[in-house]
Amino acid sequence: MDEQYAEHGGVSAERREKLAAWRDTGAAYPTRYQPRDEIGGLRDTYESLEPGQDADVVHRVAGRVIARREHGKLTFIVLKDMSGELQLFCQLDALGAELYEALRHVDLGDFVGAEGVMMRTRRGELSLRVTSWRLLSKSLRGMPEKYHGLTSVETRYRKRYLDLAANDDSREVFVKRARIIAAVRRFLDDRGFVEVETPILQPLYGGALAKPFITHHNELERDLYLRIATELYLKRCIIGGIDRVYEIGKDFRNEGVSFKHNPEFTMLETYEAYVDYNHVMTMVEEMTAAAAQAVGPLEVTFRGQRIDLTPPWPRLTMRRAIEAETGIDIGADDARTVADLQARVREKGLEGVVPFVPTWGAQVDELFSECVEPRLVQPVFITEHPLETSPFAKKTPADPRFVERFEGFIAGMEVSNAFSELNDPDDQRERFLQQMQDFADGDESAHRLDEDFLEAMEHGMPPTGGMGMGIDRLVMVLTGAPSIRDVILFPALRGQD
RNA sequence: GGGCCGUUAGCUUAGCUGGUAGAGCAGGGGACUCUUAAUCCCAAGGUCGAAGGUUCGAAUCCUUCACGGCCCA
Repeated sequence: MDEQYAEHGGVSAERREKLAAWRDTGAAYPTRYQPRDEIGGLRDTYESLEPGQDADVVHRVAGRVIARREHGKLTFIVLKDMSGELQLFCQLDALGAELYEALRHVDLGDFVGAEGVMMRTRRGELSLRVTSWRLLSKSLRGMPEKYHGLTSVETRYRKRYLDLAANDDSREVFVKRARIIAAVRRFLDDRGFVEVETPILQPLYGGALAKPFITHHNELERDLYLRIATELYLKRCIIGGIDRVYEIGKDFRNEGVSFKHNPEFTMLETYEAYVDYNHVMTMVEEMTAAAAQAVGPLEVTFRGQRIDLTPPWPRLTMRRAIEAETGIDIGADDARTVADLQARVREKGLEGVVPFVPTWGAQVDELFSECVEPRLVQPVFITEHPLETSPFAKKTPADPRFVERFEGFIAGMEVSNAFSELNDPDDQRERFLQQMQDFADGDESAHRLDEDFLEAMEHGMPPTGGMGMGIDRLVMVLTGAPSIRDVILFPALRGQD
């Protein structure tokens, strides 16, 4: 039976034979190894054990074999579980001929359970003096080399299990990711937010400006969209009286892939009734700091840059930010139309840097993206965006061309995005109609009109501060991971056929 | 979508202006009762990402494609 698999590349014929012999014992692939101690806990407990000294309590440990050093009648095996590594001190005298001889068939990558007392070798290595052991699972393929580990970027993404097994740094990122998300939940729960779950399969996508994935429900005989945001459903919760609500989950955007974009990514959205975007800004600073402190200091290093996340962060209008970097005042009388604005771009010699687009709001966005965004290394809130690119935000009272919105930038990346939410249903309808026009004009990312959502808003929605945060990007910053693929366990890659 | 770079044994890699692939680790055999990138001896392991082309001869030069990375859009 084993022969038919032996041809597979990478599967060792010798290991196949060892597995066959193990099966013949009738005890292959046991279901459990209990009780057992975590290696990390044992290391703590026996920290003060002196070289040459033995303890007297019998312990059992289990893990993957990551090193083996054979010395005739003495064999050292290094076992690794999630909490750490421990050397097994295996002597012929202590194990007996049969158990000791069987050790010779243990390969790197196998899972082994061992029993004995803790000791420290004369050279000072904390070890388990093994009196009994058994094989728990067999590795038929060789594991990555112990010294260099697995460095091939592609293999690390495609076979993440090997990356996790071979590279402690990689595993640490995902442990930190879990702690960061837990800290965010704790932060919001402590403030009385209610976590909810809203549809991922939606009859009409919305809440952001992005292209969707389309799928199909056979029984309902209709196409459905994978959500691009949770916004419109969470606002329905606000309308229904859940005054503080949030969701953490996957969004899906059918767009390009880059070091900061993956087609599916984890988004946090929060909505709080009776507050405006200024209140939300303060919350974002505090929440980011709380998440950072869950995994390390407030000062982090990202792509070689030192970043200080200590609140408060500077707040700068988009108008002033663009003016400071380019000298162009987008609020001035000579920049009121897209043609005027493009003329100003030419005057500054930036026409090679900033692509020209058809509308004023989109042109402002391009100007900002090209000339300002990459320079926002330290945390900063950019406020008051153009109306056209913000169909769910309230206009600023002073100038209806702009809205009460902010984006939080860290390390040149947009990490958060928030508004004083539009709650005037007539204004919202007008925004939708403008978006429909943009879609008709060829903007595939334009928002669709959502009559069901408008109906909800027509029942009355309180003033609300809403916020979205890219959790993957936050994790990148807090762990120093240079690519979003380093913080997503199984990132999207092209097929290999 | 464009530019540049990369793809050689399970892993990490060497291979110059073209002469037919070399190592370390892992795996196999042997020695060794305190090693920890253990050491020592022996043997084995390759469709050089894929397909074409140039050539007496291609891992190497050319073309196309696939996949990945970086930069740009």
